Amino acid sequence: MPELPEVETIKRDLSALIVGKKILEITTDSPKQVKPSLSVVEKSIVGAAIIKIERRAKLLQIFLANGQILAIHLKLTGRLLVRKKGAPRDDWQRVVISLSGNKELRLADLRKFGWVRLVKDKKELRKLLSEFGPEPLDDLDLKKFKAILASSGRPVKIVLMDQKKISGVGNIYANDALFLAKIDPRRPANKLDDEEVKALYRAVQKVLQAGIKYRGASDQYYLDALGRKGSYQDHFLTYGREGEKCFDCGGKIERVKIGGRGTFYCPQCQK
DNA sequence: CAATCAACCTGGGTGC
DNA sequence: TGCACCCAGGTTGATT
Repeated sequence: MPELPEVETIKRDLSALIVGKKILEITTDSPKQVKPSLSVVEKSIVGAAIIKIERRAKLLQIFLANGQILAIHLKLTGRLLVRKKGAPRDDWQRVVISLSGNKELRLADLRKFGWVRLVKDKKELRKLLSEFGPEPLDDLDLKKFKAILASSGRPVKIVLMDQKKISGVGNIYANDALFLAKIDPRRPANKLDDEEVKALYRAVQKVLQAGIKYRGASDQYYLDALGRKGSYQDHFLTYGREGEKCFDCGGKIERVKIGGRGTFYCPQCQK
């Protein structure tokens, strides 16, 4: 599922592949995924050139020369693919944006949770982005991180994944970061001591940087903009490893539910 | 206000 | 083999 490293990888791919192209057409057979509506989006973007791509949290932004922005969220199973015009239809292809240079930008999305949204100007974009907490690899320092954890008695894993508090961390990287920091994911966030907070801070950065280095985790659905898999799944520490051996102590990785989500951890190592 | 939980969807897996 | 059922999880929005 696309989290910070996956979306960052796509952002970098798109920056190389489609900046400078002009939008020629947008079509969809899943109109609910285009907001506010296909016709409004069509009127606003056709004819406009793409000038840059940005990422904030798990949200991609395609900036257009006319001052408008296309914001794209991939949610659980979204893929953003750059294909040659006329290339075979992709699995679960939902939205196609035709570009100059005989290219197409396609949103493919099994579960149809992802969306493409027209943002009218920078002001509206600022409002949209203001909901997100700091970026863990950018403007989240240890002091801020400490304050965020201290502000909630909820399980630390839930706080890590709360986009209003911290941007970009989803289920995969939250599990692995907590393993590296040797912290039980159910611990109340405000009950960690200073040393644990520091270890978790470093662990979050470490797993996200590893995720980017390996171009994301292709556990089930994730592919980069050219349809290639990432390889972070070959380096999972806990995620999806229920019943397998802990890399540290050799004990069994267990699975529990926290906040309704699958959570993997080593009961021996994580206290 | 914070916490909880269903809803949004589809397809893969499971158990009978 | 067929079929009902459950489950996956990012985010929103309703409810407690």
